[in-house]
Formats: sequence, C-alpha cells, structure tokens
Amino acid sequence: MSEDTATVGAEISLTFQKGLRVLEAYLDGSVSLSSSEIATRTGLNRSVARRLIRTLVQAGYLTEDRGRYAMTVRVLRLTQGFTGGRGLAQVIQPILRLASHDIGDAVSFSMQDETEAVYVAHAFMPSRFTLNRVTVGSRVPLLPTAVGRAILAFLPEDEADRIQTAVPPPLYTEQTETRLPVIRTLLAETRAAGYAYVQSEYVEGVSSLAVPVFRPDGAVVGAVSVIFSQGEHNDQDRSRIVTRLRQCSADVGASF
Amino acid sequence: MSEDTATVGAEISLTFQKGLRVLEAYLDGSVSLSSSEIATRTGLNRSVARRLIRTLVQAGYLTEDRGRYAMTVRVLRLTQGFTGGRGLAQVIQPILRLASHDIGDAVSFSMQDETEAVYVAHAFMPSRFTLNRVTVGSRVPLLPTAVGRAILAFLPEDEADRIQTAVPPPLYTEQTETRLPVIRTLLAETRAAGYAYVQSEYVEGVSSLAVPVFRPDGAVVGAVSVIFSQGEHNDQDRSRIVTRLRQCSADVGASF
DNA sequence: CAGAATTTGCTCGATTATCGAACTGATGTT
DNA sequence: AACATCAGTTCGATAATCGAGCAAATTCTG
Repeated sequence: MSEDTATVGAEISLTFQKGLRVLEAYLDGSVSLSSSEIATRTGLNRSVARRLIRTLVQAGYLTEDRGRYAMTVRVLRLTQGFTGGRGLAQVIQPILRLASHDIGDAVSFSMQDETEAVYVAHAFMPSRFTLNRVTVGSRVPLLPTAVGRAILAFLPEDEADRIQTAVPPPLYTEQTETRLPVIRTLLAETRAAGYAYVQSEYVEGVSSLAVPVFRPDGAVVGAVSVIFSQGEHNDQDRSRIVTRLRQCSADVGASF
Repeated sequence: MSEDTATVGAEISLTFQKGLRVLEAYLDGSVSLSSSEIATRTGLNRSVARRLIRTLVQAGYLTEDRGRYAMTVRVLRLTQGFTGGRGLAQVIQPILRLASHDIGDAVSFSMQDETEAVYVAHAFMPSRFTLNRVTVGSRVPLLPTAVGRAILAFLPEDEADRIQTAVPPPLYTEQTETRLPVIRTLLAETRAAGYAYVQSEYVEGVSSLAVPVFRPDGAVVGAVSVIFSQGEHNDQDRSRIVTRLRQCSADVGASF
C-alpha cells in the first residue's frame, strides 16, 4: 500500500473507534442486541465486541438482560455537550413553538449529518393528533426530503455533489426522484426560491416545506420545516407558511 | 491488592473507557473544550487525550475550531438506541401532553442515573411562558428535588442508602435539607403518600410535585413531575395535580 | 426427547496498539 | 523582548488488545 494514498493511520485510537461502532450498532431503532449481533453489525471479532460491551456495561451505558444488551438512560450523558451546551432546547424550542403556533402545524429544526438530516428540535402541536413520527434524533435521508434539499441547495457545491453521489438514492415511494440531473435542477430551483417543497417522495401522502437556516457567517447549518398531509394546504397556505418559516429561520440562525 | 476486592480487572477495554471519559468531559454544558482542558478534566495524559480527540474528530463526532473542540450533531447517533428504540418520544410524549393539557402545566418524565435524575421526555405548555430551564437530557440531583425523592423512596433500600451516602448533599438554597436522618424521614413520608412535594430546596422559589413510575414488574423506573412557582397552587390544586399525575404515571409505566 | 446446530463465555500466547516523557514550535503575557 | 503557558509530534518500552480455539449453555429440529 503506497503511503500517499493511505496516510499511515494519522495516529488515532483504533480501540475507541471500535467502541463507538458498538454504540452505532443501535442506530436502527434496536432496543436490545446480543453480543453476536453486535459483533456481526460492527464487523468486529466476537471477543473484541464482547470486551467493548463489557466496558459499556461496567460504565453503566448498557444493561444486560439474559444475554441481550440495551442502552440505559446514561447514554444521554454522551450528548449533553451538544444539546445542553448550546441550549438547543432552551433557545430554539421557544422560537419553534411561536412559529408552530402561528402556522398551526408542528415545526422542526434539523441539521445535516453526512447523507442524512437529524431532527434536533421539534415543536409539537398539542391540539392536533401527531401523524408524523418525528422526534429529536430521528434521521431522514437528504435527497427525497424538503429539509434535505433545503440544506443541500445551499451547501458548498463540492460537498453537495459528494453527498448526491455518495449512495445511489433508494426508491422510497413511486414519486421518489432518483435521477441526479433532475435533482440537480430541483436544487437549483430550491436555491432560487429560498425554500424546498417536496411531495410524497419519502413517505406516501406526506408533503413537506423547508427553509434553510444560516449562521451569521452565511453558512447553512440546517433547516426549519413543516410536515403535512398532501393536499392539506393550497398555494396560498404554503406561501403563508414559507413566509413564517423564513422569519423562524432568521431567529434560529441568529442564535448560532 | 487482594483479588477478592479488586477482581482482576474483569477484562474490559481500558482505551474505550478513556474515550468515553472524553465525551463525558462535556457533561457540564461546555460547548467547546481545548485538548488540554479535556486532558485535565478526564485525568488522562495529554497525548492520550489528544489521540482520543483525533479519533472523535475523524469519526465526525467533534469538530475543531482553532484548537477548540465542539460536539457535532452526529453525537445524537450514540443515543438513538435509547430514545429511538423505545419510542420514548412517540409513546411517552403524547401521554405527557395529555396530562399537561389537563393539569395546565408542563409535565416531565425523568429517570435515575446514579445520583441524578435525567429528563427523558418533556411536554411543554405552549401558552405559558416557560420559566423552567428543563430539557431532554437535563440533569438534577436526586436528594433536593421532587423527582429525585419520588424515585429514591421506591428504590431498593440498599441502593437508596448508597445514593444518599455517596456524596455529601450540597446546599443549593437556604431550604435545602442536608441532614440524612431528616431526608430518610421525608422519603418514608413520600413512600406512604405515593408522591413527593418539595419546595425551594433546589431552586429558590420553585416547587415541584412528582409521582413515581413503576414498570409492570413493580420496579421504579422514574417519575413524572410538574414544576411551578412557589405559592402558585393551594392544597386543593396540588391534590388535583397529584391525582392526574398518578394516572399519567400508570400510563407511562404500562409502556415499559 | 435426544442429538445436532448454534450461540455464548472464557482462556492465553503472540502481536501490536497504546502510553507518556521529552522535545519543538506556537501563542499569549508582563 | 523575555518568559510562561499551551499545542503538536516523536519513538522506544510496555502493557493492552487481539482472536483462534475450546467448553458450556442454549436453541432448533426431526
């Protein structure tokens, strides 16, 4: 292996890397996993996985129940630096709540993580019955969703390209757009319009509007969005929602 | 060192353990830390801390900005197994929201983590101006809070004792009860009453009511609680709130 | 219910990643 | 400008990690 391509390992901790892989094994919503399941999912040697699991159990992050391991509430410690520090709930939640009240629908704020968008804050509408299964930490793909496209459209071109070509876009519904040139056009339109509107490309019958959120320095950090049933709103409703989301986006962006 | 006391290390991964310590360094709400700060907080050798940090950066969990390291949204991956899996938001949030609506105040669900209670779900009251700085992942001590006492009162006695004597209880306000025998009495009262009521022992002027939540097998898993300004409610109000919280507790407990 | 098949727990020598003291350059302070 | 503190890197010694292999437990199956 030539050294210019493989850059001799950059001095990182291989063991820690493996340990993180164990925690990531729960990324699909698995509640409990056996040691072999973890070994398989992570691609680690069974003994290695086992030792890492024991470490997590000993530290209180996992509990064992008859050979199956489930995460404990302690894992929330690991994210405190992200959520707690920036007051993501304390400052963003109220902003979302106000927008949600004005719009009459649940409003979310999401950020990009690789090829996915992660819901970081969410203001439910207490009165309405919640149809969407969105919650903090939920992940949706970038390409077939409004949040994703709102973010993608304003990322630096090379990164946007990298993400689009990273994985062949799966077909979620019959409406999912998978042709990259078309997506490129849609992103250009999104960029021009300043918001994204996507219908039934991820979940059948569900539409979504999203407006990008920018940091004071101009970089896109995420998007605020509203999800609703297809056909629930007409053109005028949507335009009203976009206007309110723009204001919400400005408020959220200012707090970064 | 004799082997019965120190149990020869139980075959865990020391490196992974250290890596987790790095993530825990952000437990107080620090947004960004320097490599030396992390080394100091974790008690790790600076070079070791550095390698672990590099690992986290390379994996995308931390970003570097001029020598300071901040968590990225990716850390939410680490907790997905806990929040996503059990549908903590999908199933518990609606229950809390209903209770919140009936009670007219924000309602939270918290679970025990060592000597603290961790807020796991929270139903805000959209109409009211939120006074409490509570958010998912927030941590409060067990001893001087209603949630904490509701949980402590129903834990197995040896564990409750261990927690009470683990650390000398700090004085948060002038009202904070630090005398262990008195706390023991208060816990007995809580156990008898089936709920905890604490006034100004953690934050001046803030009172709280909490009802323990039990799993179907009878073990206490956490508590549902309401926070309000001292003097905001009279005896009758509180009794009404407790009644509603009991129902809420049963609903939440059933979903475990 | 026996026997096979799979899963799980654990051991131990070889290997290799980790450790950390020491040095150097960068940054900030009086 | 001189000093003090902080940050980045190197490298040999050491100790932790690895993983094949075996035994026990559990689950499947005919």
